[in-house]
Amino acid sequence: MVRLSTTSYVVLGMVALRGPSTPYDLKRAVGHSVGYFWHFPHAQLYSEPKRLTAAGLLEVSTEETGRRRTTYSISESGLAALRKWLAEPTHEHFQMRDVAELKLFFNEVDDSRHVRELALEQVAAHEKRIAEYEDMQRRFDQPAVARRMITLRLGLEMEHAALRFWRSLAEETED
Amino acid sequence: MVRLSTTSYVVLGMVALRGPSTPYDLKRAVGHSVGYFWHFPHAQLYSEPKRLTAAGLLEVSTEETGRRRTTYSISESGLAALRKWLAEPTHEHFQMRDVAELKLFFNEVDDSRHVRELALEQVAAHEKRIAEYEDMQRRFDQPAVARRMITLRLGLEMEHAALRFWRSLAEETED
DNA sequence: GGCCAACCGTCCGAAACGGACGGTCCGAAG
DNA sequence: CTTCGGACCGTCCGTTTCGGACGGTTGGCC
Repeated sequence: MVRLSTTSYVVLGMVALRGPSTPYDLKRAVGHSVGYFWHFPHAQLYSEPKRLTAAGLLEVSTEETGRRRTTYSISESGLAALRKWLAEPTHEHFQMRDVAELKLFFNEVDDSRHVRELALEQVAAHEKRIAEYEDMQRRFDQPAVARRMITLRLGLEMEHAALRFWRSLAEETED
Repeated sequence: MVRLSTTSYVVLGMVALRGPSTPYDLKRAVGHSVGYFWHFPHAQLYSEPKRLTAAGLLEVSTEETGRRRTTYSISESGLAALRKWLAEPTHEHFQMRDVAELKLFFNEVDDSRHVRELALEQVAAHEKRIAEYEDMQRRFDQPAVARRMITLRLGLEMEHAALRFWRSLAEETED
């Protein structure tokens, strides 16, 4: 049995949600959904399905004509593996990767003026992201996708938390 | 000139903050500071300083006796590089990596009972993390490290946001 | 002197990363 | 009818990251 990484489950999950998909489909779908909270280089959306197919978790079908795209669909055992993972307890705490936070942490080394600039940039960035999220919420206000929109609420909470923080930092560093 | 990654700046910044350090020192220091918001495999704390030394950004000195540990300190040009980075605008948005969020996103595939379990686990995890952070705040309530404690406030904000979300989700999925 | 726990460092295979590259299809403009 | 550009689609490859296994050292305590 192959070792399944989180990467694998993202692919599995995506195919399960969307139905049969080509890597390119997945790429776009990831881009405006799961990609917001789990970074995913596109090249893996071509290689990972191959591994999963070899493991019997995905099934492949190739177009007869034209571009001969390959479409993947989830197999019984793929669905089973996915569900097993979903049911398992989750031990890992989330990981952040925030360059701004890093720079803030090392701020002692430098002029505090830059902290203010950093804070202002971050305020702008998070406001922008919040606007995007709210726009998505509006556009997908349909019962069909309601369940997968829950995640957006978490995203929004996080964004607002960050925004609050950087805003207050910007205020505190006012001259 | 070598290409500097964020990894490089973490090492540079750490040495700048702590003064001369061995990789092992860095490992422990990272473990209870920057490691909370930027994951860092220890092996890199041995290899990266080597690269940085080759680039002239760190300086090395080796113990004469006993274990012959190597201690790195930051050079003038290292400090300059670090400050340059700190002053640069930050374009990237933070990245999250949250398995729980992924599972939530794919929840449609599965029984909603598992969503509740997930939420409860997450509530516990975030409460624990918050307690850790608050403990750190209490222990390091000294002017000497005040500036680098700011980051904790952001961490706490994020944790509380997540906690709020998972708590409300747990309530909503109550039977 | 022996033993254990913390200390310290290396190595290596497997993923992940990301960006350059190259081809294909289709509609619109000339 | 031809050309052209933009979206579409996929591969490749060198570099970094990852993480965990492994192994040696040191000092204090029994």
